[in-house]
Amino acid sequence: CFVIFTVMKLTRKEEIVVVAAKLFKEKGYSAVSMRDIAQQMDIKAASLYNHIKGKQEILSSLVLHVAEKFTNSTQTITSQDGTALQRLKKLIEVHIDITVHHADAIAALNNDWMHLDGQDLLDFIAMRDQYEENFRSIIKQGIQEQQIKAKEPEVILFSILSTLRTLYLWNEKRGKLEVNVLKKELVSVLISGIV
Amino acid sequence: CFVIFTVMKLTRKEEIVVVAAKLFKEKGYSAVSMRDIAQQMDIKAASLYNHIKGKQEILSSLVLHVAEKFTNSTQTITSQDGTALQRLKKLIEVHIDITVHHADAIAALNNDWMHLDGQDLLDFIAMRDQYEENFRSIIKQGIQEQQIKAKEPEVILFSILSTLRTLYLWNEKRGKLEVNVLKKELVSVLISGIV
DNA sequence: TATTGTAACTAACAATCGTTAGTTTTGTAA
DNA sequence: TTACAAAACTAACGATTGTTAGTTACAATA
Repeated sequence: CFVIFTVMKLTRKEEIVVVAAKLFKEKGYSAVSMRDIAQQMDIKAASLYNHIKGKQEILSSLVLHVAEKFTNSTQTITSQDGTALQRLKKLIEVHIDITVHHADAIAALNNDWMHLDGQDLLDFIAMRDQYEENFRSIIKQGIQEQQIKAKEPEVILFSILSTLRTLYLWNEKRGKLEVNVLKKELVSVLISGIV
Repeated sequence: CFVIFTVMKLTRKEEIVVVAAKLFKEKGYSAVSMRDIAQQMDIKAASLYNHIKGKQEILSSLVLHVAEKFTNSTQTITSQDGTALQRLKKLIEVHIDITVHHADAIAALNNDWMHLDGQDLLDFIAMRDQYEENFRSIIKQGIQEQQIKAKEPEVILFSILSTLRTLYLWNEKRGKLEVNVLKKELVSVLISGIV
């Protein structure tokens, strides 16, 4: 992304999705009406339909797009060289990167995915499962290589994923803490513990 | 609670809250209608109002009750004797205990607290802040006592709280894993890390 | 200038929302 | 058996929901 250097010209549809994401993050998908979204864009609700098919399309654009990012990243890293521990660290760092750049979309991914319907819902669940399975296999491999303690793999998986998935909430408070510092500290805490 | 030994006789209101909690967990507060709750209890929506004032009361009963539990527990432990690290471990264990026994209510506490209104919302935020502050002070104390690494305290706080707050989701999958084993493993992972 | 496509608008639709009023059923105590 | 209270019911209310139809304002192009 060249976001830093050039302010991207968003299509009207993308504008709607961005605005909706912010509202979804605050109140959840179900509590945000099309009129809420329209008001935030200074237009009437009916006008939204010149650009999108419906409310569901906003949600699926939002969620599936970032879900693909996660799944593709983990897929790439999982099939790379290096020790399991190195790949686990890389996985965490990439997750932080994506989160910092898509905080609002991740809120919807975490909290509103169940309101997807039909094929979108099935696609999401498939991606989510694959994502988790990639994480799980790296952890198990790390245990086998004796780089990771022989704890219950599911507990390790759960602990790391929970932290990463909730990161979008803390990203606001992050404030002064720079991304690279956050990466370093968080990797250290998750891998080496706090004592 | 004597739940294990005697099946508590719930009031009709408590039944409603329990049923609603399960639905809120699946779809979120806003997406669950009074008619949904009624149907799940095999009565009509209007009949609910013989026992509760309205939908808001269900939410606040659910959320404030368990929020008090958390805040009281952390308050008690924070003001106990022992090293900071011992109290931190105790804090984690108590959190796990509450979560295992109130998984559905915690879902609402995590995801639907913003739909509280008026004084209920203010009360919740006050309890939440106090809860976090108790956690924070123990961590800072641990760093001062040099039992905890001198990492960014907010990162440590965030990492532990994220894991504990999301535990309600994994409690289902926990399956065979016994509570005491979970406690031991999770404390170990959160405190000592995984390498 | 005439045409065309984009994107806004007004007005309204059927469905569903939380909730209320008034009535009937049901179980228990006198 | 009668009396009463608890808890269910039917019916409906005004408000809000996502969405559609038809129309208008405006800018770029031919």
